[in-house]
Amino acid sequence: MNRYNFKEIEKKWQNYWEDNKFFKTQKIKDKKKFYCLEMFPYPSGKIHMGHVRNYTIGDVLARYKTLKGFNVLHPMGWDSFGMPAENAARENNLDPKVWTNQNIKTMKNQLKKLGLSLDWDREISTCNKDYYKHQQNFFLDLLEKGLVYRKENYVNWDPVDETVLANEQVIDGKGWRSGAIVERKKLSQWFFNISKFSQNLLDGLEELDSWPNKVKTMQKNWIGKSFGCEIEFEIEGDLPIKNIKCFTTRPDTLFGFSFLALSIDHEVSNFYIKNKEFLKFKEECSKTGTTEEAIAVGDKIGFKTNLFAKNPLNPEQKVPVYFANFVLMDYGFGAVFGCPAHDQRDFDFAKKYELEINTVVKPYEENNDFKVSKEAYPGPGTIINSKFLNGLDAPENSVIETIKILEEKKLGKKKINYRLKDWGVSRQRYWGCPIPIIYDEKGKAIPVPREALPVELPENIDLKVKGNPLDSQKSWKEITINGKKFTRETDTLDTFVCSSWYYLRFCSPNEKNYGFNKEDIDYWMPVDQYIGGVEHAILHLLYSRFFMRAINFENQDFKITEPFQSLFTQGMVCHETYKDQDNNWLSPEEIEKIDNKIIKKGNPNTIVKVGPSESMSKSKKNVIDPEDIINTYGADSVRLFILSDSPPEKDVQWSEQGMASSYKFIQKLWVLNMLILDEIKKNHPKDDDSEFRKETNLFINNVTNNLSNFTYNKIVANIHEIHSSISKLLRKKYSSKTIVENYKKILVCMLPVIPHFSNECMELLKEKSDLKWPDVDRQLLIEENINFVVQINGKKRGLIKANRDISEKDLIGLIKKNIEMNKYIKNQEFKKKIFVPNKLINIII
RNA sequence: GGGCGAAUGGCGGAACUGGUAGACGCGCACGACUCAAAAUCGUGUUUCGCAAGAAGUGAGAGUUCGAUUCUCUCUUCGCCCA
Repeated sequence: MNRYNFKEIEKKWQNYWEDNKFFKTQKIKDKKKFYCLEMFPYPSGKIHMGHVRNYTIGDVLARYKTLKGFNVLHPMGWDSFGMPAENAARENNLDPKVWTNQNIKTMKNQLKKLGLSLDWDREISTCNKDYYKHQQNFFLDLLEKGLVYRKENYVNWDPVDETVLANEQVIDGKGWRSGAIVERKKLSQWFFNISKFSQNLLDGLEELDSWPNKVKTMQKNWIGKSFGCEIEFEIEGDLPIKNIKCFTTRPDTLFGFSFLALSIDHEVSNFYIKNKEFLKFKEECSKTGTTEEAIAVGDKIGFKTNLFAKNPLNPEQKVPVYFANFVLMDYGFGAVFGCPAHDQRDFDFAKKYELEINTVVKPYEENNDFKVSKEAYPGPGTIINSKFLNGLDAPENSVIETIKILEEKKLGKKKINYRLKDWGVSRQRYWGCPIPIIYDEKGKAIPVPREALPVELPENIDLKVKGNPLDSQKSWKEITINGKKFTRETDTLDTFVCSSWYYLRFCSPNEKNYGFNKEDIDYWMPVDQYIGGVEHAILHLLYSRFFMRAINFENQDFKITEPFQSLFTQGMVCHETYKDQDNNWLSPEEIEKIDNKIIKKGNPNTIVKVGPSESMSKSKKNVIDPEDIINTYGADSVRLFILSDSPPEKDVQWSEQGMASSYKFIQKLWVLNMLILDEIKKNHPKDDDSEFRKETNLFINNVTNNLSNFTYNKIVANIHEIHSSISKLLRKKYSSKTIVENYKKILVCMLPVIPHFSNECMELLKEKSDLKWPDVDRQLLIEENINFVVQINGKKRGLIKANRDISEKDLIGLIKKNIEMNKYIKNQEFKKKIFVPNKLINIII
């Protein structure tokens, strides 16, 4: 018997699909659509196991929905702008475009080898001018709608490389490449006004029933709505400042007020720009970095001004005003009032500068003389030492009451604050979408006329220059229109902009005039199922949700606001890690196992330390190359394995043995297939096919349920089960009609997971055409004979077979007749009986 | 520090709405085939016990006839935010 030759057969079907444009999608208005989308990859060079998992999961769904009769859109593209291309190009003296397109070619071939049901005619690449042209157009749309603006903002500046660094490029306060201490620098940048939609984005989460709660919670926290109060503090001192505005969520602790803290970027700092000590302090602050985390972890330091702030509820009280490193200009008004007793940051600060610590909230179980001493008490309780606020429940009642009082006295007003900041989209990089803006000689920003789009990225530029390569590209940067000189905006757009509308482009990939065609959007959108890594839970998904709202803003182009109907976040692919004696990472190829000992290949005396299974990464050398694996075992085996070991939303551990066993299992299925073909030829006469039909029906039911629950790991188990039960059934010799009828259904159910294999078997069965997902026969699922669980005093004592719908009385009769079980009962009286029809009986003695 | 989630054999993991714990796979053991090995096939595999039986889902309590599932407290781990 021939072994299953995956190399030949997989190639055969992949060619068949490609030649016949088998997965080409068309808009068919009277057919129900299903838009299945996986997050498109960054073309980094080769596909990795994470891609294999992501795209296999999506492919199983897409193929299933097609078999269910949906008109399925299942596209793929490339998130092809971004820093890695620029870095790789600089290192290898290449053009980023060349590098990127090479990678795309390689990866596309690799994806094809996986046998994915993708419509490659809709392929898009974001670095292509046919794509970014529309993005520039959208930018101008948003600019017209007032959703884009320019403002000064701080960035991480590397003084050696003269470049702006992303937060993740700052490691311990130093530039990742140069090692120079990163500075804070103010630059004029473009922003998308995402915060305008804060409440709307928050409300929209309520509709997203098919999103993981985890992701919704993360977005909710990111938007960070807080309810509080805006308070105006009266200021006294030697500067012409009358008052300072603060935002606080805890106005009820105003009687615990002991200092006012300002961000170093607060407008008051303008009075100190010549003060040497202040400048020194500012420099000190810049060392702690700009992230919220760095500030929280770092030392709390302050700079005392000569100003004093009056407590609005207690005007006799005047407290010092400080600049402090832990106050962010982005939050509220860049000013907070310090209440050390009930906020740990304020407490640390007060201790350091020996400020008063006045307790104004006591825990419920404490007395009125409760005093905060070792650490702040931020918890709930009763207000004390606060005159007219005393006795209120904190924080719920006390906050509302205090705001009411402040509003009455015109000292403050209720305010809702969001943590979500506007989206800074300017990047000082070459390899991105150019921002379609030019500046006149006075520096006034002017939109590039629409007919002049796209603003194309110049080619053949020198990447080795310091700073932004576009900035030094004079021939591109400087232009003359009607004799007037202009300069181009040299910043490019954040690549998150490219990925926040690509799902729309897939609906109309060839539309020339605009990013999409409204009719296509109305038909295909929203994405019915979006699948990707949880690492994009916040930014990418939030930006996409914003983008839909932004392009729909004021014109209501389409009916829907949420781009992704359902979201599925898959887990990572992990592998054991290995290190040698000197703690150098070893790759799986560098080790071998001999006599239960793991050694370095060819060195029997070495010891290899086996570390925990961690997500595959080049730095830990625990990566497995999908292409090698596909070449060795075939796409179907890989698909089967990547789905088999863990539920898709959890991390999966790559195991060589598991992979090999999936391969062997395909061979076993092939052996069974050959056996089946033989049996069909024999065409045994057999009338009673009920058992065969029942097994098949159960399998269809299980697979269908597991498909809709995303428990794809259990589908693999189902396939193992059906393999084993069919193998046993065949000993009973069935007619060819019975075998063909049932086996055909089984093959269709296996098709989403192992498409090449199933199609090949189907063809051998001469049943290639008319593939339809089989229906479940509900009647057939009902068992006539049931194994009742018999419990005595809640303890399982055995099983007893009885007819369906047997009465409690009859069942007890059966138990009494059964010697094994009757010994537990004897002639004792029953205190109680619990009877669950068709399931169980519990007898209490 | 806060939020969310998880914990089940040697391992990955099953168990639908509270009703047979350990499906399926890996590993392991034994057997068949073989001069032998690999491959393949078969059988077994939660623990203790020869057995009858008992214990058992991170720990402890609770609700219940019955808890992996529900409630509370704790421990550990993971993720996100700080």
